[in-house]
Amino acid sequence: MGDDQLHLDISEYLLHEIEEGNYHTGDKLPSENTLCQMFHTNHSVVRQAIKRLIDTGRVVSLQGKGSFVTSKPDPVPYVLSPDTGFSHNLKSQGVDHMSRLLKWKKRSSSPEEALKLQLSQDHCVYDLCILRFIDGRPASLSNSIINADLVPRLSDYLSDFHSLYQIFNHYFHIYPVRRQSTIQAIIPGKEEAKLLQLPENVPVVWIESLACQTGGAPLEITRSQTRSDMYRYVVKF
Amino acid sequence: MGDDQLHLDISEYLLHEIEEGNYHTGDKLPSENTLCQMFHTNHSVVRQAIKRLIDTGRVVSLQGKGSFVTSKPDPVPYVLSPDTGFSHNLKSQGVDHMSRLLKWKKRSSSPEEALKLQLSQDHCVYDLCILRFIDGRPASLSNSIINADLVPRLSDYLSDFHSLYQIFNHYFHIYPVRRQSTIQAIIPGKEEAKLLQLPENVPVVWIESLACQTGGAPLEITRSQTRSDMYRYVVKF
DNA sequence: AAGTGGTCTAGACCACGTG
DNA sequence: ACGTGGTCTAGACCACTTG
Repeated sequence: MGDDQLHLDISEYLLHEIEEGNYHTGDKLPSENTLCQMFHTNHSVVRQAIKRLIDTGRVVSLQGKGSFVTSKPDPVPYVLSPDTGFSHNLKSQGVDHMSRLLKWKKRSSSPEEALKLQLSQDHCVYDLCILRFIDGRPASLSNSIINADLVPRLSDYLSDFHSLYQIFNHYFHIYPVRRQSTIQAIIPGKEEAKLLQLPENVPVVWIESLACQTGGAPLEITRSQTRSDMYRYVVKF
Repeated sequence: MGDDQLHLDISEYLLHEIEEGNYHTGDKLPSENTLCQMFHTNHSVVRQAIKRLIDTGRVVSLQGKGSFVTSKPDPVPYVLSPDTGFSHNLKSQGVDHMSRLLKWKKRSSSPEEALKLQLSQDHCVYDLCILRFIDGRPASLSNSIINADLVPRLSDYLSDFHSLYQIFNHYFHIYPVRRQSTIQAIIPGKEEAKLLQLPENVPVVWIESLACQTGGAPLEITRSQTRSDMYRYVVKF
């Protein structure tokens, strides 16, 4: 087969079998012991091979049960557009979604945040961490930094949190406009991966967006990490 | 420290040291043997820890030399906009860029391609694989599927390839317009990783775009995989 | 109890870079 | 020759699921 790299041979073999249709969605792959025998090697190498399939999202391993071919992900399209909030975007598609406010604090801005929000140094901001779910499964983790002047006593409205933009609209009559988004692919940190219920080293889409008031004043920086098997970002021109 | 998971403790320790500034860009991390002694463990566990730092792009390992803290990546912004070709986007920034045509063929379209390009089944398309460089380093790998009717005898112009859009403009007077892009984060395949000179399991941004003629006729599907440490996709509204 | 995946141990051997 | 990272071997022990 290829190069040397036994573990890659094994993962390519399994990948090939999956794509040929010899293993279908939900099927159990050969057990690690079986693969050890098939390739005349040991646990570690086989695990390294399966690890790669897990990282690529093709396989999920369940302790005590086995490793299984994942269903082809059917990520929900999320349209990046100027007037896009999370709930708004999904409501129109009839997707079962939910947001949970993990924590929040009021603090003074970092230099970088002050620059992006056009604030003076050490200006007061709200800092919210929000975990969003689709069909009850965690899909996206985001961190919003909001100019506190524009949403006075925001904290009063956080107790029964459902949607950030709903609060903006309802209590402050603010309809944020997305101005810019920057997109990268990253491996989430340890804590983030846990919250997103992702195995180690599975990548996510990282987006930093700047939203402004209708008038133009910078309102909010959002940094989100999103599972690519749950969301598909779409930009239309 | 945390949870159990010794290898995560080690990678978090190193990450912490890097972020505290105890190791700067280009500094050599303790050798694997040293880390084994520091954490009273062995090669494999230490390697698993370092593997994670490599996947996150914070560290690069060089055989025979050591593992080193990478320079904070300063990815070139790439603006996703309707009138965006690769060269055009970078020329304006004075970035040293280059494209290499890896291979091409003329073939009949897949059902999915036919649908997206609004072609009849088994319509003829060009299929190009292009590797793009920034400062001489591979940054993005893309696969273009082009409606062959709109660029007759395209192959005549591929011998001295510099830029696809330059060929469109110069020989066909076509000025493609980007209509839609879909964005995900993936782990590249074995071959793709090699071409991008990425270690195993480092994620890339995957984008599928549809470009049309000025008139509106679908022209080209592009599927690209891009290193996040080289490019930063930006969408402006 | 037996089978499965998950982590770790201990060590061999190789390829590469430096002195 | 030696230290470094890279791959693989062989096995222990654990946690979990199933019969």
